[in-house]
Amino acid sequence: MSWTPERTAKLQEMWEGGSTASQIAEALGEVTRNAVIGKAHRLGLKSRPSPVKANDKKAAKKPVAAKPAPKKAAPKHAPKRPAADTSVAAQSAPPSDVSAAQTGEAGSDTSSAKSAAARVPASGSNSPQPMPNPSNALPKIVSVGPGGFLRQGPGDQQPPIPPAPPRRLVPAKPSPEMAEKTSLLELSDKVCRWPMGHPGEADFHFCGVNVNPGFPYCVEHCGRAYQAQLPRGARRPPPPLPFGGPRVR
DNA sequence: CCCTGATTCGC
DNA sequence: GCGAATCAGG
Repeated sequence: MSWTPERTAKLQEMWEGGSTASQIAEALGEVTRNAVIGKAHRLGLKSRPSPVKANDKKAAKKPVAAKPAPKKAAPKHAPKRPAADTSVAAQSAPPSDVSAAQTGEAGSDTSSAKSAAARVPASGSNSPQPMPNPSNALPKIVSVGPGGFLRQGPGDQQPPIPPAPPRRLVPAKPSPEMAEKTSLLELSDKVCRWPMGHPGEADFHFCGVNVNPGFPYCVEHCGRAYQAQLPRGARRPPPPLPFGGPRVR
């Protein structure tokens, strides 16, 4: 696997977000921790609370790199790597699985609001957003779900990829605009668990609207989660992705 | 031991 | 440019 722009971007994002090289490597898949670190350095993004660098005397530290004295003069690269672990990265999970995917970490407080600063405040989680629905010529199949939600046909939804992609959650960064967003810890059986945004991002949160009784989502998102099935042959191809894939806001 | 990032250097 | 091997601190 090579470093595509997408993978590089994700690496950089996660690196700056405080994820460890191991986490990034696992998230990206098919790369080792070393590869991630190496790439990060080549990208110029280095340095970050590093355990090995806690020792800091301003500039006195003589970099170990200065080992012209070949203490081990012949570290000939011996390709001896079993490379045992071939763990395939997690696949896209249903929204309800988001909680499971992010119980992992809650430690470092790296308040980096710089990247998030330029973001446009997400639209209110409630209030029916007037999504431009391309009234298609195809017969629209709509049925009414148990809670009164309208089942959507395949390809009828706005973002083709609503459920959160596999990502690691970075500690929520407290910010004014996050005050009213429903965080993971605020989830309950009473509120909609539909993820808004992507885990790990500054403004990631959950819908939080009252649920459609008996469902994990509100009525609106039930319509997204439970879709009507088009008859065979009448299937529409999925709507084209904007660009770059799963990143719709 | 485990983990981490940093660095080197053959490819 | 890539990444395994290695180093070094926590």
